[in-house]
Amino acid sequence: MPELPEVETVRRRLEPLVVGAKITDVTIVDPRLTRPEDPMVVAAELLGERFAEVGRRGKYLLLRLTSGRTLIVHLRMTGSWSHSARGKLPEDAYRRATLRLSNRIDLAYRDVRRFGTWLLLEPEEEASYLASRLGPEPLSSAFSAKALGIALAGRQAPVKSVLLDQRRVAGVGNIYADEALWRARIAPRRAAGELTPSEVAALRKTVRAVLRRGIELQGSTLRDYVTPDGEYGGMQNEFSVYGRQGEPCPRCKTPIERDVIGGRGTWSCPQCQPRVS
DNA sequence: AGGTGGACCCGAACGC
DNA sequence: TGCGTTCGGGTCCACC
Repeated sequence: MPELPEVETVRRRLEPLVVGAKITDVTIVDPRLTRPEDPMVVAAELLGERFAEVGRRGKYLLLRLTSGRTLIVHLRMTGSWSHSARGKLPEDAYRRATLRLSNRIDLAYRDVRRFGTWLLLEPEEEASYLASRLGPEPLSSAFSAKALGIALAGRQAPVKSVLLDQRRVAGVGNIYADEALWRARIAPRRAAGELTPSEVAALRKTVRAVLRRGIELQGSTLRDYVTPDGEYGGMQNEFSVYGRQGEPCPRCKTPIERDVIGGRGTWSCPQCQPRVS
């Protein structure tokens, strides 16, 4: 599932492929992709645009164009990119869009479950679109212990649910939330507002650490996620708790428990992550 | 207003 | 073997 480290990996690989290239042909075959916009209209708008840079905010991929517009791509669960020399893309029943570039690269966008979205925004629209949806970037200096403390303060919701709320912290998803909470020795169901200052500081540190490690390993591949070069991530081999129900906690050997919090599968160690502080 | 749960989507895993 | 059912996950939205 693409979370911040996966999207950052995609960004890093896509950028050198596309920057400076012009879009010479666009095919969008899934009407859902650009909803509520007509895919034909979006395709026509993209035609002739040139890529200026590839950015990222939270889990959003920002394909910035020299006109000042931005194609904001969200991969959701199963979106991915691939590329090949012109005309060499393999058959793929799940391809939803193709961009032909002036540098003779064909870019393919694949999405099995069709939850992913493409949104083409005018220059003046981008900042407010992102600002209304996203809190601080967890790997930036804005994500201080104080900032996290403010995000969690006064909230009765489970700390895990608050971590998953993109308006509080951008980019953390189900996997990295569980891993960060385990590393910080905080039970996912604890009320967010009741963490002590030292727990908040620890959580800030572990959120950053798991995301950085995820980027180093090019993300986690559980099923659909691959880099634009078709490579798998490696972070799934280092999960301490995610998906490991019944297996021994890497720290204390107590069996990992599975739980459902806010409708999400949640894995934690009942020994290392006590329900009360 | 904060919190929760369903909808969206579809392949995989599971149950019989 | 073959079928039907359940599950999951990010975000949005309706509802409490």
